[in-house]
Amino acid sequence: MATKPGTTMNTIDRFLSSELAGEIEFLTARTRSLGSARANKLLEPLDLKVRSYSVLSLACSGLAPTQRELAEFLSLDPSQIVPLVDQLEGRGLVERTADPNDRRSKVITGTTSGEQLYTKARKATAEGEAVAMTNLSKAEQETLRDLLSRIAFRD
Amino acid sequence: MATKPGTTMNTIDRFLSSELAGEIEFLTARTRSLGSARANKLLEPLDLKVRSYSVLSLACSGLAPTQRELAEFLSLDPSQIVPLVDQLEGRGLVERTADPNDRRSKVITGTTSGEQLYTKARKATAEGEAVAMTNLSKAEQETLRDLLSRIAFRD
DNA sequence: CTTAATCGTTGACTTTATCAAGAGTTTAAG
DNA sequence: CTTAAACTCTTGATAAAGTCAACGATTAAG
Repeated sequence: MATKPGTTMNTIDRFLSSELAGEIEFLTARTRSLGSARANKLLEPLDLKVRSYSVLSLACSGLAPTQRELAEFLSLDPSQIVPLVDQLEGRGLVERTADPNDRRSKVITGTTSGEQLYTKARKATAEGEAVAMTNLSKAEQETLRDLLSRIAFRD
Repeated sequence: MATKPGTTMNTIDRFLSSELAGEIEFLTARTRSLGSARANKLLEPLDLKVRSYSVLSLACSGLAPTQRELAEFLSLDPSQIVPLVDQLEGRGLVERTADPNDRRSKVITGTTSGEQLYTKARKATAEGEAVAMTNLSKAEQETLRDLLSRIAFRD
């Protein structure tokens, strides 16, 4: 009963019963692959990708992240933050300022135009999220957010 | 009230209140980044990575996937499947057989030793998943699985 | 039979990831 | 105070992953 002859079955349905399809690891990988592809398309008109958007978002959060903190929170290597900030700084969207308490660190803050762009970009990613979650009720969406953050930020 | 002076706050907690931390896109990205790093470590003794493991898993599923189907289900480009199967085939874990119905396609099936290795590998990924989900109850884990698959495989 | 489409494969190219080392700064030990 | 160790950003090298066009073999459509 592996395949029903005469029935046209698409690829995804064919493998929904596989053991892999039940693994959280795989489900998150596929979810984020589809999601970031969609988000990247929506951010393209703003000349942003999910990566640069994430940095811009934290830079505009008012939390004054250092590059080290950006790396840790975004699960990136510190050396990957450098070109990301370089690019945003080159466009006048963020600024590097030496942390007065610790001059080794550089605090990244959004400029006025950075915040303006972030406002638009946030709408784009919100739209992408809405598209992704069309199959879930509002309550389910909040449940998902809660469960995911308890995994992503578990002690 | 951005920072409480005198209090030592770790990086993650500092940014939990950020708008980004509430985005599903970001939460799935971070979850899968941490998860695949952990899974890769657990699979390393078996000379597998999450990628090769996923291919091996579907090859051993009894569903007889073609390379095209592997690519679609795993959200990869067909050209990325080639070296993955090459490597597994070179280790005698899977076989390429021409699809009798359509000789353009090649069906990937696990060999006996492939299935033996998959059994061990599956235990490793199950352990990784268990570690990731320590903060969630069994019921919550099933809820998460359901919600994620409805996003990952939405029509 | 001819044309168009599909599958696996190759190759070129860009992006992302990983890791070591260096310059400047801060912290801790003596 | 001074010296050594630890930390932050940066650079550079290298590997891995992602993207895309094109080709031979095969199948489907007209």
